Order: sequence, then C-alpha cells, then structure tokens
Amino acid sequence: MVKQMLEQHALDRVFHALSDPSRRAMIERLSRGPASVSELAEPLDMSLAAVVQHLQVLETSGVVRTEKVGRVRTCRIEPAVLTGAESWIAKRRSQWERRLDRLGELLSERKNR
Amino acid sequence: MVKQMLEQHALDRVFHALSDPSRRAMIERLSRGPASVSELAEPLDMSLAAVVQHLQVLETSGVVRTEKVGRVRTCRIEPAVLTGAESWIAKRRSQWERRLDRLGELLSERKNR
DNA sequence: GCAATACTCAAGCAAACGCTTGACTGTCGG
DNA sequence: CCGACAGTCAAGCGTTTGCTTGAGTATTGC
Repeated sequence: MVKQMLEQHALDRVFHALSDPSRRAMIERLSRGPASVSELAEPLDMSLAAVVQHLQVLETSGVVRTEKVGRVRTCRIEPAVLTGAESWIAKRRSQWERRLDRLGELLSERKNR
Repeated sequence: MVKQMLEQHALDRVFHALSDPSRRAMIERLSRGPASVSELAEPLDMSLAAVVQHLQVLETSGVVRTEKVGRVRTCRIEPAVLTGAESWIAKRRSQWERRLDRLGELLSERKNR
C-alpha cells in the first residue's frame, strides 16, 4: 500500500510526460534507437534549452534514461515505466468491458425465457 | 495525415486527463460502473465544483461521456479513447523492444563465427 | 592553444492548472 | 408550494508549465 502511493506519483509523472506532443515526438524518435540531445532537438521548433527541460521531465518520470560521455549526453527509452502506464489503462478498460459483457449475458438470459 | 494531427491533440488531452490522481480515481470508480457526479465526488477531498472541473477535463478528452437526466448527471467510461492512448504506448514500447531483439540477434550471430 | 561543439544553468514571463468561495438554477419529494 | 438536493457558473488566486534569452562550462578537433 506504500507501493500503491509511490506508484500513484509515478503514474502522475509518466502520464504528464506523455501529455506533451514535443515529448511524445522525442519518445517516438528514441523508440527507433538512442540519440543525443541535439539529435532530439533537431526536428523540434524550439531552443535547445527547452528541449533539455522536456528531457528532464522525461527523465524524472523514468521513461527515458540518459548517460553523459564526454560532452554528449545519450538518451534511451526505459520501457518498464511505459509498461506501467500501459497496464494501468488496460486494467480500467478491461474492467469496464468485462462489466458490459456480464450485463449483456444477463440481458440475453432474460430474453430467452 | 490530417487524422494524425487531430489525434496528436487527442493524445495530448487524454494523457493530460490521466496525469491527475483525482481524475484517475474517478476513472477507477467509473470502470466499476456508471456514477453520478456526487458519487464521484464522495471519496475525493475537494469541493463539488472542483470535481465538476475535473469531470470536464475527462469529458473533453473523450475518456468519459455524461448524460443529464432530471437533476442528476450520469457519467460513464468511453473505452475507445482509452484504447487509443494504450496502443500509442504499446507501439513505442514494442518498437524499442523489437530493436533490442534485432540487436541481440546480430550480436549472437557474430559470436557463433 | 583556440575555436567550435554540446550542452548547462538561471532568471523571467505569459499562459494554463487546480482549487476555492459564493451566488444561482433547475428538479424532486412531501 | 417549499425546502432539500444535484449540480452550474463565474471570479479570483497561488502554483506549475513551457518557453525564451543570455551567460557560462566542459570536450574535442585541428
């Protein structure tokens, strides 16, 4: 239940990270392989500093992990956290759909009498 | 490609909707079946007006659909939009993981020579 | 050594968020 | 008809976000 609480905050951060189109573009780029900060910045229409700020959001959410070698910081996706968010959605959605199924069964049972 | 653009905005709104713990609590409640606004508000430690504002975020994101009958507004989940968000994540994650697989294959091929 | 590269840090600012309060509207039960 | 109920609307307010600019630091290539 402590775990529950921590994961709540984690989900906050992950979903917030995903809620921005620039950050999603960065993830999309990283899903094709690691990249430097400048590579991530290149297609985006904003200053490098802004990109770094987006990157920080992605990093504190745990979606992206980075490592600096020399003067270049290399970024890569950490899929575990992404999976957490994905399965949160899947859980709610499937719970709702199972409910609808049970409801449907009940209705058709009544019809057949 | 117009569709792409529209869906970008849609994903913005859905992920933003999911990024708040109170809103997720509301979704969690609704995944067990429809509820009125007051029912949604009951476990949350905030004014009814605040709950309605959260509800509006959920509604404009398309995650929740509501209908008012008499003086009570009934809320229910719309799973389609949720599925959209879910599969966006799944796509990036699986792309990354497939890449790792190919990389692994390449490495083991080299080893076996 | 020195300039270009690849960030990094901090200040500032407009807009968006999350919430409150207070006043109000429509609906239902008795 | 009237009071309680279930929202609704609008204004206000402190905080967070997304961005900019400008200055600074550590590598690297020549």
